[in-house]
Amino acid sequence: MIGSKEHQQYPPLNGLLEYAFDAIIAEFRGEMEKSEFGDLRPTHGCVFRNMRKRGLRLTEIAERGNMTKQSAGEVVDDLVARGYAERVPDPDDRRAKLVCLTERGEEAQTHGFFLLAEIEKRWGERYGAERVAGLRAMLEEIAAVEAPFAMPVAAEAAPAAPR
Amino acid sequence: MIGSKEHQQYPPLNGLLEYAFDAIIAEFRGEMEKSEFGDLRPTHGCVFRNMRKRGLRLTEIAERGNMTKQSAGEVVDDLVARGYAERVPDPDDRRAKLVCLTERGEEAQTHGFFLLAEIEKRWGERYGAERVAGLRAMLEEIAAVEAPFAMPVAAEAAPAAPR
DNA sequence: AACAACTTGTAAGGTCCCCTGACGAGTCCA
DNA sequence: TGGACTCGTCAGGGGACCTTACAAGTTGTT
Repeated sequence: MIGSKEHQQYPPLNGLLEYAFDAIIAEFRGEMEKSEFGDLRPTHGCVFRNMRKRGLRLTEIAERGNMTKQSAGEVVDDLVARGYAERVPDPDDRRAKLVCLTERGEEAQTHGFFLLAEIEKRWGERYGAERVAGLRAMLEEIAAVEAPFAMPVAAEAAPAAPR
Repeated sequence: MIGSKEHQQYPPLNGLLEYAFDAIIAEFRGEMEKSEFGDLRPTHGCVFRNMRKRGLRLTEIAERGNMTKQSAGEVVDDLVARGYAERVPDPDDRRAKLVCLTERGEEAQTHGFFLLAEIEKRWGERYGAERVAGLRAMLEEIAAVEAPFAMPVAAEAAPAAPR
């Protein structure tokens, strides 16, 4: 182990990813709770993160969030109850509804993306901007392969969201 | 993104970390379930991941897992019930008990570390061994700062990690 | 030696977040 | 027009955490 150049596989990669993830979320939540959007929690992110102009169908939220439609529905119910989102009928399909952000929802989204960008920037100062950019690039590549359902569709790409 | 030097902060870093994490866990669970240790779930990892020779106090498990002692206790109860772990009195403190792995527990730990190492190796083939090593190095550095409570104490470092 | 302050683990109860199964309403296709 | 499929929802359940409270044991102070 010691004095070896061999790849050291402890702690396991999943653990490292989780520690980094948890650190971001803890910081994010801490700041979010101080804001006027303190009632938003990480679960709500699946909506804000994937939102686009015309709105999202529940099925899309579920797919991109890698969860069931029922779970996605619960999240949306909650956002609607709190005034961050609303359901409007989808003109293209009378079965479907489009989940859209309210004005307050958009403000929260913008604020959330802002906070996350700040955290990433701070990490850049702490660990080296280029290295963090490299981390991001690597993760984007991995995500494109391992979680294609969640990646932006380029032109569709989103604006501003918390997680 | 293209033609821009500006840092592209969508999707947010937490999302990317989560996608990568979920991908590993999904693969890990898929393979673990096929093994004779199919009743182990990700939550149990906080024990296996941190285990050392002499055993772990519940308080340590909780600290390193970033959870309450009650939650850690629940996990340990479950592992004990399934025959992976046992509690032995701590000779140094009569209040405390040391959580130790049974023989079966050690086999499961070895197998788990092996599978995770395999996954990381496969990622190396898929994305470039050096780049994945770089990812790990960056994450280790981040974890050492952001989650010091969870990082190995050097000499104490882990056990049955394969090769 | 004795007592306050603290730590170790447990008990009880609750919350959040996600799941499975079943279903009515609407759409697509042969 | 009927069958197969998809959209969202209802009902029910469980895993993995949490908070509060406490008894047993240890440590530090006087």
